[in-house]
Amino acid sequence: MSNVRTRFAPSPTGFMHVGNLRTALYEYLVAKSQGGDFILRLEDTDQERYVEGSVDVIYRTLERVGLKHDEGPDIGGEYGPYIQSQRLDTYKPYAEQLVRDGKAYYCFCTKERLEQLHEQGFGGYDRHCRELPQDEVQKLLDAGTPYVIRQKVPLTGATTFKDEVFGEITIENKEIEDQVLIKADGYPTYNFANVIDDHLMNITHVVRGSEYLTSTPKYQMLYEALGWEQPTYIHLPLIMGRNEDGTTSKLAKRHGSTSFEGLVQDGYLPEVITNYIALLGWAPKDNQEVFSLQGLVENFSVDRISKSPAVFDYDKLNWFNSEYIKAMSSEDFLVHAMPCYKEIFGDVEKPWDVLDSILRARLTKFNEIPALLAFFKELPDYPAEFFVNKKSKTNLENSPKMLEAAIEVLEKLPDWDLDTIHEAMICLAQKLEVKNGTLLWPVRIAAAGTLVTPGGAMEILTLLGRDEALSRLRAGVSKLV
RNA sequence: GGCCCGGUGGUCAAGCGGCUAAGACACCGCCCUUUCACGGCGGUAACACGAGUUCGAUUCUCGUCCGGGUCACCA
Repeated sequence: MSNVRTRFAPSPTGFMHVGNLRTALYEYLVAKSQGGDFILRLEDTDQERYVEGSVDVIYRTLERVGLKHDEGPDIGGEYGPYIQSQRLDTYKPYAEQLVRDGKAYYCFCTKERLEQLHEQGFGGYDRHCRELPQDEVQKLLDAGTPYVIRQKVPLTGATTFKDEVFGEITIENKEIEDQVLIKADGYPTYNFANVIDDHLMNITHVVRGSEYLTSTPKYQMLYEALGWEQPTYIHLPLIMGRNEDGTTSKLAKRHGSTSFEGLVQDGYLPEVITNYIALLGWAPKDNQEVFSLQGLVENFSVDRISKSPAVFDYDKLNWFNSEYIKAMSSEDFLVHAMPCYKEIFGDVEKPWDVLDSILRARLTKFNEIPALLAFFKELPDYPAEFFVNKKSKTNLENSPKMLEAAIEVLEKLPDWDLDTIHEAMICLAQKLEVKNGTLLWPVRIAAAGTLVTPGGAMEILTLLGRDEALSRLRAGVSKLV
């Protein structure tokens, strides 16, 4: 069995779109699930669209999600260079060879003429230069007339190719236009460079989004014209976004954060993003949903890739993120939460384990922490009515009594930690012969000044520290008497 | 519009001729509970439609409808 080789071939034109990332992921999985190699190649043949820094984005993103490539611009390999702008000389000879073989031709049409065709409603190119006499071509060439090289596509017949997920697809040749292979600036077009490089780099499986499905016959023809063996095609279903009018379309910026960096910025963990997008268009045999990258490698199989498009669902992504947070080690949790803690507590040390215990279960994203803990920083101005709670059986009359009783006990506590406070409060409730809630509701309200809090009264007291806690409880009493 | 592809609950999806049509997210209810959450239990909700093939179609074929993709000297 020949070694499986896949490639991720992004263009450095900006951020890493999740659709691209998903393609990279599947390319990686196709290779690694079969012990193959995953290659990174930069397709930068469009000078105008090049964006400064986007190459770094690509490296950083791949590294961050663990898609380690076996060959690439940064680490080399036996099929380099892996940047198309550095292999410019390799493409044109192939195009010229095709011209000699009668499979391609020089086209001298100006952009203006092409635009005019377009305005006249002519779909595509009218093949004006396809049958120019040899001597005229030579004359124009000698005169230095700008030209492109176009592929000579058969006028009749049909082209069929096999895709691993979509099956056999046939397209009439008359639907295919004489595409440009070499641009006027001498650069190859994406389609052409792609074919040449995939062949030269021994790529065995071409994995890409299904938006390329209809252009695959062009590739097929190029391979045939060059006398090369076809790679295996694996087209992936598109990732869609929900539009305002209820329709869906290819996931784009207007649908929300759609770049890897954007999602990370929004608070999603890198491994959550890959886990989720792995399931957009692929499902394992069983119902497993939480996968490490290694787990995906072990379970992946091409025949379980879906044909129909998948809508990107932020609700599900949120769920994944909260699941990952819940499963995190306390060390990792602390590392992720620390920036937020600093925002609230400054450099003051707090019992981090207590914070962990009250936050972990209710976090979807770490960036929610500051808002959840805001009341620690400053006691909100709250109305006395907050003390009234039917279920806890608290009201304006018994609340101050509860607070005073709590203050009395708390003042005398030898230590100020969760266990001590917990024991003292439970004990006090028993002594007062009230249910825990009757004592703890007013305490929590006075300590936090807000109806909803992460953690209960005792955790909040603990985190507040003795002085601040007592001061807030007294303020609560004075609000009621 | 031409061409190509797709169509199981709101979303992701199992299913691959015979099932009361899984599961997850979201939503709703109950329980647990010092608030909210977590957790547990339960619930609402789907095979686009019409013909065939077949003893029998969500599964196969065709048509209709709907949705999406693609039609560059961009990738």
